[in-house]
Amino acid sequence: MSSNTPERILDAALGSFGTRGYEATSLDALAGSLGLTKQTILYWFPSKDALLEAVIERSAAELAQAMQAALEDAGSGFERVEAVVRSVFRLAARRPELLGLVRESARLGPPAATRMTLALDPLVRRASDFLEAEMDAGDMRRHDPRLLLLAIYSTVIGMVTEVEVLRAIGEEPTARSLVRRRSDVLALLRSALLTDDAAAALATRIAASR
Amino acid sequence: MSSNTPERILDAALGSFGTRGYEATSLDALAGSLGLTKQTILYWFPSKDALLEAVIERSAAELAQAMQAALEDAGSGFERVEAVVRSVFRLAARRPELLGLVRESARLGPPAATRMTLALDPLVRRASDFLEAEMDAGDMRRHDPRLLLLAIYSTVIGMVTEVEVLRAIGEEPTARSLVRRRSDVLALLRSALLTDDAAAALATRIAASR
DNA sequence: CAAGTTGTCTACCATATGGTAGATGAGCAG
DNA sequence: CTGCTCATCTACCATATGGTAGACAACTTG
Repeated sequence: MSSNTPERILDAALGSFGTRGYEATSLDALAGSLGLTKQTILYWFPSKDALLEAVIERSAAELAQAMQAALEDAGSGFERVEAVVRSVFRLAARRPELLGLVRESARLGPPAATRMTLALDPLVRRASDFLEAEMDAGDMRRHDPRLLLLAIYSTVIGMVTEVEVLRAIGEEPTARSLVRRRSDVLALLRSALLTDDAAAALATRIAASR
Repeated sequence: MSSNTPERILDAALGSFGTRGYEATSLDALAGSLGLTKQTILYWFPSKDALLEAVIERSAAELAQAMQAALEDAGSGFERVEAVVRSVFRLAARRPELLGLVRESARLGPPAATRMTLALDPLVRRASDFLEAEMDAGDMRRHDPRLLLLAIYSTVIGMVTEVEVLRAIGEEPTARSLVRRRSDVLALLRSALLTDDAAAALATRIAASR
């Protein structure tokens, strides 16, 4: 735990922005939760907007790094999709605020959204290229790779952050449920993405590795 | 156009809540856009919360009715999924605020979320039962029907409301793009949901109907 | 020790917000 | 005409909010 003040402020702001939302977070409340006064926050970050900006910057970097790390020792083909999805679900368990902030940034629109998307753009390009290559190789069903990416993004982020919808379908947002949601998403993506040939190949590869 | 005041207020509130968000909408601004004063709004709706409540209630009813209507003359099996998805995309084109409000309600949490989900609960149950029956009949791949529903919800709502993410992947949110997104989602859902047998059967059925 | 520098606080301020109280005028009933 | 209801408005109010100005104490540095 960093006892460094600006870092603590960023942590608390991430938590509140990512769960309660930006507008619903007041500097006074934020400072109160840290045992500080609002003016100390404004000493480190010149305005509320600037604070949001800093939170987004730091969070995007952490996100990008987490995904990058997950891809380091991932296999090839669908296993790479699986690695990314698993890392997102790991984040959902350990740092839910981070994914909450992604949604919140998208909701707030520019300039917050622009900042977040700019920081994640390398990942997006990489993912899009990867999907396209897989399709060219005939391992994945053909789709517009960018729209496919949006669909995957929506599904995964939704499965992970839509707490109220979860409740609406009668599923409590527990850790156990999260694991179930993960395997369900993976199964779904597998059948959605893979061509029949590639699916069969994946199955035999998994069977062999036991 | 209803020149009836409370109705006009509900319309404007739906528009602003569904696009800008609840907190970001002030009664003064809302009234201004209607050529009224805030006090007139508070005459018809005792508080801002009550206004949100009324907006949700009316919108949920309209949503439910639209889906219901789409299902009236829908076929069976996957064609029913298709009918629902098409009706959602039609709403996205004609009444985007409505879908924005669904997201916003989920984001706001109880009691707004509860109100929305309660109103849509019959549809949820019906959809869940339908999916389960299809699985039992061997026409759809086996999944937890409720989680599957959440996945479909997330994907479709995301494809339709995530304007900023759309921009991030380099796709402008035009009407033409919406049509492409719709066919992409449908193709994706078809391969994700249908068993190979059912997919083949659907293909021949479509070919025959030409 | 003297002179900054740094981090935090107290004291304000202007503005915006949701909400209340009461005046005003149009239309309708007797 | 009189009195009443309905719809809207003007005038406020209390509170919360983001932000500014400046005091003050603890460190650092010459």
